[in-house]
Amino acid sequence: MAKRQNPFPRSGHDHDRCVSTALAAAEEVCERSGERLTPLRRRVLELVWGSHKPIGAYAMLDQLKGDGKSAAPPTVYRALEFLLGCGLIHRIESLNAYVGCSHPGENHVTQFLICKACGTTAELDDRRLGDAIGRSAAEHGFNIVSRVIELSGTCSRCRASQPREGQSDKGVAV
Amino acid sequence: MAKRQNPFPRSGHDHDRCVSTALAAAEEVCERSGERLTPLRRRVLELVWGSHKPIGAYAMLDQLKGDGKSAAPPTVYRALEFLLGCGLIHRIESLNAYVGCSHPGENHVTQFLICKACGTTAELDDRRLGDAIGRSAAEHGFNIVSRVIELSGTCSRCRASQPREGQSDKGVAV
DNA sequence: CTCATGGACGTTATACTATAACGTTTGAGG
DNA sequence: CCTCAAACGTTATAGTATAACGTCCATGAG
Ligand SMILES: [Zn+2]
Ligand SMILES: [Zn+2]
Ligand SMILES: [Zn+2]
Ligand SMILES: [Zn+2]
Repeated sequence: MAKRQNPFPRSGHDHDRCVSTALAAAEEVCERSGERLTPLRRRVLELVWGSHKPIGAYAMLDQLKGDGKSAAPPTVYRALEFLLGCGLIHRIESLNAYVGCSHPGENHVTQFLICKACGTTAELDDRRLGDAIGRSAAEHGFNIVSRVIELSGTCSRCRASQPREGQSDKGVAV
Repeated sequence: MAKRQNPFPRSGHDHDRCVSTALAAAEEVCERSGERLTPLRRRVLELVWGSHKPIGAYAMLDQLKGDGKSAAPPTVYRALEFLLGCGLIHRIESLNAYVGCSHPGENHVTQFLICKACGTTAELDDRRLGDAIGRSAAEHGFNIVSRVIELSGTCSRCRASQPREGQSDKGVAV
């Protein structure tokens, strides 16, 4: 039962580095698979990586419009579909929002920890947990094809700073 | 590791009994908590229990309209909110749909198995699994408030009848 | 080089899901 | 009876996602 490293980003971390790492990984993933990471797709991936809070499609759309280019819902949804297909982003079902994948290119089953206070969402890839879930389903004769595991609550940082009740910039970037 | 009973309903089961059991349990839950299970709320609960497939709010709305009564979205959404609050139904986030709770009145953490072939959704209440998830989150300093665990795939019945690929009446009742 | 092909994207319209806001009814308790 | 709050009716609107069709352009076969 090895102690895992905290999947939440630290408060003062160099987020530009998160973004550039994600973009570089995306280039490589697409390179390998022969897919085209067009400027638009790359831009949408940047927007998803704008923070560690899941972001809604229409919020991205507003930012795209701000770029001076024209943009309509299909613009962003098509890019999102592509990025989801490449495993470069994940969709958070309980928020109707999207977040960058922390382990692009790696085969992984994912669980999300979503802080209701600060909105930050961390991606776990707890194999033991994934196995336990698979085993439980298999015991009932069920063959899992896809999983949605989204745990909402409060991260350690928010609990430390607000021992009782939380508010502030909560939730999805709008 | 006791063998659990299959949470999926059998194909020829007496579903009227599912419905009447659910309604009786609802009466009791509301009785106990002093809430009012009005005719409308009761009707919506019946509609949710129309099958073991999650059903969308607007599908219920159509059925309500068919009753001869007038009905608008808030009609059904208010009833759903009430039933969710009472723990009589669950929302399936990945389908934007609702399904009856198999264990109303009991304190439980829930996992859903959603058959992509037949649409039937089963509710697990695997305490071991729930504990494992709680432990994993706790290891990362995360305090879980609510959980969304939705596993999509194929149930044993559908796998038996369609060894390769599935279609038919798949998915949410529309 | 030319043209057929298919992918990416622009554009418009529409479907689907959910809530805000306000007025009316209803029923329990005083 | 009267009052009050909950439940409900009604209209409008917000928020999320996709259908359908046309254009552009890179690629590669001929
Ligand atoms: Zn970062
Ligand atoms: Zn937090
Ligand atoms: Zn049944
Ligand atoms: Zn099935």
